[in-house]
Amino acid sequence: MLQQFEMVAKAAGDGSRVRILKMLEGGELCVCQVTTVLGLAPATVSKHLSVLKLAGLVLQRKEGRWVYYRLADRALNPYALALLKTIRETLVEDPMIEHDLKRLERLRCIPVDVLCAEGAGVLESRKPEPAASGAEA
Amino acid sequence: MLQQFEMVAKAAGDGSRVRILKMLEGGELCVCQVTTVLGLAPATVSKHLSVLKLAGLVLQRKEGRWVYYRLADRALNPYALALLKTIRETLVEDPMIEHDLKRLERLRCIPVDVLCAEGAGVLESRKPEPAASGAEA
DNA sequence: ATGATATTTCGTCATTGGACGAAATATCAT
DNA sequence: ATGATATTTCGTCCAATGACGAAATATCAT
Repeated sequence: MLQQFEMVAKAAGDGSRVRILKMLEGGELCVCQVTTVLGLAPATVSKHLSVLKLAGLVLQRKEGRWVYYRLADRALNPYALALLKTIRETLVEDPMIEHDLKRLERLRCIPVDVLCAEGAGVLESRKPEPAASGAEA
Repeated sequence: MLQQFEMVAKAAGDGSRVRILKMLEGGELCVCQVTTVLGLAPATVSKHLSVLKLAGLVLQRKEGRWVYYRLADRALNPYALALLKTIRETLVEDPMIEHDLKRLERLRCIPVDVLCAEGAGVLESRKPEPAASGAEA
């Protein structure tokens, strides 16, 4: 019990992981999307997600090559839902979180396969007009 | 903001510190009392308490040689009170916590100066009858 | 002032945690 | 089957953390 609580608190005790949880409040995301927004190495993000999963804070869904994560709804860990509630009700005005969500908003418009193919630059290149350079292939 | 939340979560992400918080739910305690129950070095306990204080989870009161800690009531850290509430509502049946509280119950009957003078052995030596050996002074 | 003692601070050590790149795994397209 | 690629696992590095003893600090009793 104490150990379960500890695991949840530890999982929440990292900025990157809280950012992930806040992102997931808007719905499920695949690893590559999270990776793009956080700007960390895929291996690092994957590790963070596994910590969150082990703590019962998120759930996993595999679809083809992609793995989607979402916030936990059923109570795998008795303390997870309480923490998610606290997080959902707070941190709304944090500049870092706001920035993440803004990036996410644009990211959700791009299909995952396109995102993965073009990398993080997609966000920047699609901000202004459709770009003038000729497309290959 | 995110950093403040992180600090609270990190503070709660340690078993010893959660045990301290649960103990403090029964009212303020001096460092030596906490030290006795946890069975850790005074320096270690002091450090834990300072972490809790920095996170806005506990408050300090100095009385003579002794320093008393209690749960925070006013919101120094916006996330502290929410966490304290969660902790208060849970972990009630954890064996470690129950054991701590049982020890505390007996400890609260002993004046702090006596406790400090005799050390952790007080709890054990006062469990059965008043002991037969003659008292000095 | 001097000594006793509760607490904190400091320095150190072993462990944990977060970051990454490289390799392994799994899945899709061919 | 083969190659491409999304994700995970593994190994490694450095920073942060929890534990302690020793020293510093603060307070009380004398």
